[in-house]
Amino acid sequence: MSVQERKQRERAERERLIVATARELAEQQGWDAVTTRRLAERIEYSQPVLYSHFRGKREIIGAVALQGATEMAAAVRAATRTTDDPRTRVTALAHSYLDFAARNPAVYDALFQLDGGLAFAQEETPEPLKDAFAALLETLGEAAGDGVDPGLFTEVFWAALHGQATLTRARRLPPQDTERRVQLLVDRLVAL
Amino acid sequence: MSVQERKQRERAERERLIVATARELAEQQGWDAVTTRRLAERIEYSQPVLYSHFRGKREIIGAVALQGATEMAAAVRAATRTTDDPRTRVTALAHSYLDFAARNPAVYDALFQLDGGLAFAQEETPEPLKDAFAALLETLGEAAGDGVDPGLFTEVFWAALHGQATLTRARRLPPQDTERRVQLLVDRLVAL
DNA sequence: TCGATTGTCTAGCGCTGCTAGGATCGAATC
DNA sequence: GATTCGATCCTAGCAGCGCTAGACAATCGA
Repeated sequence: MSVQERKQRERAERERLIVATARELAEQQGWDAVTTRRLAERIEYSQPVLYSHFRGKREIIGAVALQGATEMAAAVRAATRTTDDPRTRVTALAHSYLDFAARNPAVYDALFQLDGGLAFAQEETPEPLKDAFAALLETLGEAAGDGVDPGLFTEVFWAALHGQATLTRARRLPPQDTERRVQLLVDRLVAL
Repeated sequence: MSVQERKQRERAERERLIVATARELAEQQGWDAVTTRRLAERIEYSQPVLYSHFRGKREIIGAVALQGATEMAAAVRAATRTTDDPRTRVTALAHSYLDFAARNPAVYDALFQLDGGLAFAQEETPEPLKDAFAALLETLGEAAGDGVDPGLFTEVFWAALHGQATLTRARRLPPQDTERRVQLLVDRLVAL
């Protein structure tokens, strides 16, 4: 049995290597540079090996997205744990979210821009994605105000952050006013 | 002279045809389906002809984006012209914006997701893009409230709409609650 | 009518994601 | 210890991509 186990371990290890390498390459040179050939070369295996782990490039993107969702949830929770005041917590959440998006653009794209073949906002949505939304909900739900569905409020706030994150990175918004934009957003959206 | 003029006319006409065909194809089957080969076939010219009008695919996307910006500005202005009440105007703007994004997904992508080689939020930004932002500013500026920079407020509101538009279309947000989300956004963001 | 210019096409380059089929290697069996 | 057999991996190749060089034909000015 131990031989099979070793093989399984090695296989799992190689899969981690593929995902980590894809992510690294994407962060360094963008997702366009993540071709199956380059990826195969970097992990020092031939191209078809990738297809024994993933159905295709799309699934590799999806794997990076799941990894990113877990990290983002952790980042948001860590940032909001430092205080009890709802407004301060929301501000911290907003900053940590935009910070994550800015620091991990490729991962952020895998999560919310690219097609990773993942289901969102559904029953069959993978756990890490659900949990990332839950992390937002934990803090934003408190700020919804009376008579407003916490889930709906979270969606609105999240979308507002997402818009700022993507438009800033796509150079559609000037980057220097981020702080003021976040402040305005929090001031207005958080229930008094 | 009239021969040259005719040729110029025909050339301009063909350029319009290229842009219109690219847009049509993108709306029908997505931008991935807009390949230079397919596009050339549809306009009944060979592939290199495209490159005598545009530097490459990117510039074609940019041309579609500019066309879209003009239309979007017109749509927003038309929607906000019907009333004088600031809050009602903002609601109308939000709906017309999201409606445009939903009805012209490929054009919206060309504008705000894809790389069309256009400059944004800069001096050399093409006029249609500046004017589209101006159209938003005309209505949203009124709702900024005292002491808040109208431009900044417009950016925040626009980003919030953009987030909802893209996340909804990327199936990250459930589509059915759009109306409630818009209402919540307007209620909170518009200065009292 | 002739040479130059302009316009268009065919053919091809290097790249992409993906896969079929053969070689190799290691584990299990005799 | 030799042999079979299955898993594993690679080479080679497909169709399609954006883009371009060079040949060719049509049109223009002299």
